[in-house]
Amino acid sequence: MSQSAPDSSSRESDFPHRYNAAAADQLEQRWQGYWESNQTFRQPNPGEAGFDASKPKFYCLDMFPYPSGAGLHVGHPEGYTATDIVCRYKKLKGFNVLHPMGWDAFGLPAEQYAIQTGVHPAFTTRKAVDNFRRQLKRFGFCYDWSREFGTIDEDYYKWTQWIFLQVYNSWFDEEAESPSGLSKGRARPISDLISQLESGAIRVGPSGEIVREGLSGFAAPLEGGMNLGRAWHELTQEARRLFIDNQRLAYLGEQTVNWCPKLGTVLANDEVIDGRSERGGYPVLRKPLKQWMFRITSYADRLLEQLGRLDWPSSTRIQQAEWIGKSTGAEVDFDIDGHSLSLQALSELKSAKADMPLTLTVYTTRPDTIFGATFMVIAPEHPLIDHVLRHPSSETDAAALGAYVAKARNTSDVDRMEGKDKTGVFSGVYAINPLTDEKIPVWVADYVLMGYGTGAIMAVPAHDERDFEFARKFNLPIVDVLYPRTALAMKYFCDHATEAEGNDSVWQQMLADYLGIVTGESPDLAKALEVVRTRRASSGSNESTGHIDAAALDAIGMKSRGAIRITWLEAFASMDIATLAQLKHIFDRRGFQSWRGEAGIAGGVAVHSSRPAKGDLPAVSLDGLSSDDAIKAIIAWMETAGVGTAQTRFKLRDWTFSRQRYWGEPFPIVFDEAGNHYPVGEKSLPVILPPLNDYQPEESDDPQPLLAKARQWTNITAFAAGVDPNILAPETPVRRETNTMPGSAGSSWYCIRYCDPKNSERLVGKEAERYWMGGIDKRLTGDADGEKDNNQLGGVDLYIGGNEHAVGHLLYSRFWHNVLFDLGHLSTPEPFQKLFHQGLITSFAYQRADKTIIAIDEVKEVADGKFVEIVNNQPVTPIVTKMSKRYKNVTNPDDVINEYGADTFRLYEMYMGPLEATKPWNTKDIPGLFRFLQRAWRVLIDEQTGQPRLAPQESPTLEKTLQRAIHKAGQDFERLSFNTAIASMIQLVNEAMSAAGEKGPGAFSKSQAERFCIMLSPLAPHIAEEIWSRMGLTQSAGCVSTQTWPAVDERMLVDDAVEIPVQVQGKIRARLMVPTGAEAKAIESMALADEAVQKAIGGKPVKKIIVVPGKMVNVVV
RNA sequence: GGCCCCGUGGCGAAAUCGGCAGACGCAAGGGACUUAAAAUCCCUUUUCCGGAAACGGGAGUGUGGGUUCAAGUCCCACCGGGGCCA
Repeated sequence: MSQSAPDSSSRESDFPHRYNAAAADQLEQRWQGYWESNQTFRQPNPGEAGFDASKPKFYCLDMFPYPSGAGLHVGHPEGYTATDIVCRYKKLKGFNVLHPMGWDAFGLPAEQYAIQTGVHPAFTTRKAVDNFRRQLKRFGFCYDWSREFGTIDEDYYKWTQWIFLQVYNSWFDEEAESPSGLSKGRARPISDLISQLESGAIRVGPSGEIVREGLSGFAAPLEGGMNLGRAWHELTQEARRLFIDNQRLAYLGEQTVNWCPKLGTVLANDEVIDGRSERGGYPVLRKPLKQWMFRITSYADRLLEQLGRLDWPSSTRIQQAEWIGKSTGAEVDFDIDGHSLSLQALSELKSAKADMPLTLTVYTTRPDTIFGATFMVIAPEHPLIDHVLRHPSSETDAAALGAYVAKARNTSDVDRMEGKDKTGVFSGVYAINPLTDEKIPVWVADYVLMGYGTGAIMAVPAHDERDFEFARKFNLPIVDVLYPRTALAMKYFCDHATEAEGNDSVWQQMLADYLGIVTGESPDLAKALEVVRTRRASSGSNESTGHIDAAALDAIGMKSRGAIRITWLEAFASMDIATLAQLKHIFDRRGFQSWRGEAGIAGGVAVHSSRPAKGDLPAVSLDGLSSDDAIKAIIAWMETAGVGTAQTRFKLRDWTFSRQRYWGEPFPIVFDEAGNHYPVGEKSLPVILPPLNDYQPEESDDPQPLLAKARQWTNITAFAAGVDPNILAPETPVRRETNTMPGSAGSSWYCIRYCDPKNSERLVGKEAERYWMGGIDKRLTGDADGEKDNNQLGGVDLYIGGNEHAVGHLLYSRFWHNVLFDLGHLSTPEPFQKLFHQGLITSFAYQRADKTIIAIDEVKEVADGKFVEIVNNQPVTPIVTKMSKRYKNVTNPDDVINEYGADTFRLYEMYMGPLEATKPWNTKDIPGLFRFLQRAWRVLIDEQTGQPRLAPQESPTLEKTLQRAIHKAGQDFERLSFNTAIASMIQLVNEAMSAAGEKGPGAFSKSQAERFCIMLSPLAPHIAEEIWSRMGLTQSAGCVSTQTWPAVDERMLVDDAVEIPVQVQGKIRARLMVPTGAEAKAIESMALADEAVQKAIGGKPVKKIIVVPGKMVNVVV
């Protein structure tokens, strides 16, 4: 940094007590030492000495950082300063404040470093943590450091493992009521399931599902002699194990991973380019791997429902809701046309089990469009294809089909979805559309995925973009079944125009008028046509007026606004349709979408969607219905006809929890030789991550996590691992799980641990957890808390962090919290009641003419605002972009603190703009805040003597400004609007400075100075402490951080009279001084008496006068 | 590609519930103090027109529409920038 502090060259000897960089540095470190040695911000828990139960609580949490080797960047302290200000403010307001900090310390960079250097990741990480801690302390943040921990601490990850075991030992009981009383379904211990199985209340269904006795749907005897599932005692040991394992909330699932044998590691999708590793270019294999999964899908509905009760940014709630992706639709069976199968295929299919009936089942969210389903598409992996390939029918091109399927199987899902050009092969098989009874072809295409839904779709090309493209490419029929209002009107006009109206010279004018009316106010189609006819009859011309005749519209009670037909005429011109007959033909063959060349997905009402009664089946017609109504109607019909049922689905997938990495929490799980898994007993936790001799991955064709290199650790006995001898004999040789948990494991529950971080008995003390999280659990609170706002789910009172965690961390935390709540370990279902995202801090850089970005040190300013590249003098333009090492526009907080002090840094970041906004770092702006602190200092401290400057008498005008500033600051702190709070304090100090002058007694009285210090202390705590102490108050009353926020006299906030503007026709013509609280009538007559107002009215009749008391007057003439 | 957010002076911004657009800071220009500089203080600073000036008048919150007595704020469309997800 080349710039020096503004007063570095001043004669320090003249002002030995000036607030400058050196003074700031010295006093800041002194106060940081004071807070630490006095434990000013240590917050005792309920039951501990010094805890004041009479105070309300405030739990404020920052998203804890990953301690990277590079240290803090300026983005970190943005959110941290915000929470610090709020916490200091809340403390002054008399709250017990929980404000902790810690480290999200497992992570890939340290592991990568270990692979390169052999240094244990723990060593690297601890060093980085020490640096982060030092940097954070230098900001003067009021964290309760006694609660600090890292996710890599053994006594922390012991409980991470414990939580895993809780989830592992649980199942989701759909029928149980949740303890919040808000929804159905909750996690329960596996032992509950076993006792219900043993008692016979639950039986095991044919495909391993839970069957409950006495529940409708299962009570009726099923066909084929199936009973109500098998009883527990009828099952073999192996079948029982299988059943239980399939019910667990943590289960082993198979996932395909990108395994690179040469690198000995699993790669993320974006690390694989064309089947080779991005790093090194080695071959990558797609291998199935057994991984631990969390059944988060069981909680999908609940996570969605409770989202609405959280005080979160709406964008984040929307993102989570979309991620959960609840959709309601229908599962529909399409019969396969037996005649299109070869005889062998048919008999093979018939003899196959019930899981391969002669139907194709599809899931659709738009069953209302089924009349437009003109073909079907199945995934290349669909089981039907095997049969067809073995026994091709006359229409099957078996060679092409086989080749296509083989190719698709070797392409990843991502590539298949991205493939722009649609590919596919006709299978030779037909299905029957159950609504139209038409034979429709079944195609195979890779844009349908087997893993998603049923692996088969009904294609509605007129109303789905991908289906449309596919139909276009392979020349399949496209049939409209949905029209927006305009298309509907066009069709109506085609059908109802008289011969004269259909005349080549008239119809476009006429239709344009018609559409204008129809789309403008959405009246009845027939009525609108009448209006057009009336209008034309009266005007008797073809002239385009641009607007629909207002009188004609008034006649039927409609407004003319927005009814512009020029737009429509232009549209027709580009349509390339000469005659109305041509247009009519398009509609008659149901080909509007096809002719438009685009799928109609915007919605509208159903058309061409009806069928008559046939046999036992009633008739059904969707024509004219909106999508919502049409969906209800068609599902009702399908259920009657037995071809489909209503279905709710979620986009949310189960959470893959295994990582093939070393630097993470080990799973408390072992496997026997048969591959069955067993939990490590709680007493043997934590399962400690063993050190390795070296961290080089081993080359192998089998996916092998790095941790498997710890052979002695991995291969042990059940006894040594701590497995319950009742489950597994102690001497049984077992192998430990060598995958580790992902980074999101530790961060999914850290907010809980802070309540009671040293607890060795439980993951958190019950009382501490309930106090800080604001428990709502009825099991704990009883009915006594019935008055509590039951819209609140409890949790952290304020959680601030970046929005990049909107769906990952924030969803996973909610899931764990809900499970632990269900199991009775926590008192709230949700972890974070209020969430806030701080904005990104960007920086300036320069762009060349070709849009490439150039580092800031390769640019010089040649004139004001003109910049050129140094090497070639080419002009470059300043732009705002992310901070990046490449552009050399990264700011290191340490440098700024050295130059101005932490107080200035804090103020600057908070003054940049709204907390949530993205805003550019501008070094030039920092001195403004430094100067503000200097003025605040100078108005209160004599720069020669260092003694306080206090006015013997209190100035009433300054008192008013002070109280208003206190009021404004308090309000602004509550709503996290720090920039405006600072502005009001600057105003106050400027006013005081003008009043005080440079010498002599100051402007503030002692009481005013005290209140000013308290008000300033959340923002700039060090300087506030220093001034406070120079007034001799620290000794007598304790430091400023422990004071009480000053009270505000409401009467000081209102003036006796206010100046309000008087508008005539919305333009300001005069200003009036009116007494506060004056009656509207009085203000009105004052306004009308005003000369300028009368002049503006100019004798015209006054229609209406709007008076907003205390704000303004508007005269309408 | 989908979703979300944001476009206000030379710059960062303010306007909290639809009611005086530009608070506050930066930068710039002018002045005071000073041998000089720094620091500090004072003044000007959205723009156009008229005026010597005081002042008066018009326009103005990305663009085009709409709702309203009144729109930076609400609605629709478009343009531009950014973020997140894929």
